[in-house]
Amino acid sequence: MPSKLAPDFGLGPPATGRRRELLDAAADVVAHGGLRALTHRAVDAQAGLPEGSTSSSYRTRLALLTALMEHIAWLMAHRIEAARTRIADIPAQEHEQWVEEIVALAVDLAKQPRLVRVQAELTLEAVRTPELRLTFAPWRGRFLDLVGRIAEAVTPGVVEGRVETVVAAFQGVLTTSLIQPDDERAAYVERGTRQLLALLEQQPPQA
Amino acid sequence: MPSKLAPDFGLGPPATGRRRELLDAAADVVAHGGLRALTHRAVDAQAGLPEGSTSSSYRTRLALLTALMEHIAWLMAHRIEAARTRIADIPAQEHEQWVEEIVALAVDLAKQPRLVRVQAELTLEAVRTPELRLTFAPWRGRFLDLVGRIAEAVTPGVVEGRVETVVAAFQGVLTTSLIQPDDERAAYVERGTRQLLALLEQQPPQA
DNA sequence: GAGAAAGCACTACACCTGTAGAGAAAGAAG
DNA sequence: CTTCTTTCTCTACAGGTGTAGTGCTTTCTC
Repeated sequence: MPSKLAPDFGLGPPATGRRRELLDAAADVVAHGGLRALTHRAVDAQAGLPEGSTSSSYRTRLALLTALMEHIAWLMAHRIEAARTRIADIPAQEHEQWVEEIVALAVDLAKQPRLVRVQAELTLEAVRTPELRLTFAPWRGRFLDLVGRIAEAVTPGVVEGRVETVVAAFQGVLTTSLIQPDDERAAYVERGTRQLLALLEQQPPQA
Repeated sequence: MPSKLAPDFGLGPPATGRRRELLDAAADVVAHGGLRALTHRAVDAQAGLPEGSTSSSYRTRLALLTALMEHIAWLMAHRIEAARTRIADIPAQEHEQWVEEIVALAVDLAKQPRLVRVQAELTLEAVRTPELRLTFAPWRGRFLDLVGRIAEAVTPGVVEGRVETVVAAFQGVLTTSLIQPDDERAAYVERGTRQLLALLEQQPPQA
């Protein structure tokens, strides 16, 4: 029983203790220097642990990479799940409030550029590393589901790919927000998110 | 006079000859293995040239990186500029056709996943490397301008950040398209692009 | 054709990286 | 306390990597 509060995101239990320490350090390393800088020894140094510590817990680089992705996915899934829970308590008629929840989630994420950076970096890496894609799939699924539920309430009816587009677009807004000045990032993301959510109000073209 | 056909994108002249060869190889390397794989010797090997060739033209890694970004920016700017030219010939009333041009541009890009990948990778790198950001700025400016012009024609009036959101979102759709199967990518991007362009039809909220 | 300039191929070298293994330390089980 | 097991630390090593230097070609310029 690794943690009593942690719900199961289809991701396995979160890392604890020494491993958690290492993965947090690894995230810092990536946020700072990109995936290129992610080496066993760099993580050791960032964590302030003796050389070999990372190599000992995660023998190969792929193992480290996979664990890091799980860690990040878990951190994000945690936030998404919280939003889902809050939304579940709001009756369907008041879907304006649902939108506010999504916006709050977006702004929350925008305030964690470190997380966003690492996530973007790992997502790109996942394009070519199937093991990583498997790890991100459940997280992505949750997010799609969350947005999909809201879409259905706001404008019932199937618009092909509507939800996928909004989620992909949201990724783009989050990533682009990284090049905004620190003090404008949250506002930038909030504005973008509101505009994107308007897409959910689109009626099915002709049906 | 490096090239008689190349317009000036504020990016300097495109690479030719040996350098062009090297940069094309570098793009392949990055598309294949990510920025992590971008080393002088990997480019030599990909280009089928003797070791030292890349190191000779681009002494430091940053030099290589900057040149690659210019190269990619040039390739993309080329396409964007072509679309801008075509759009300039269409009268403003027929802005449905403008939209079609943008969609065609998007689909064209989607069919070059190699280019998209490298661009995404470099964009992320640019977040932390100011030299690179300078190179991408003009390209991004052109794109913003292109979309902005269309926005103005479709729905006059200022909607704060409307164009930035669409461009950022488009980036997201393009990047996400990389994890789509090859034969669905173009359709995915086309659908997403059409949906995003609908954002340009939004009226200013209350004005 | 002689000389200069530029580009090119090759080599050298200090440092970094991934991975493995061997022993020390710490804790659990008997 | 003894033994077993797990985790941690440290070291080793076979490559890979960034960068600089050094002559060799080729290509202009006069």
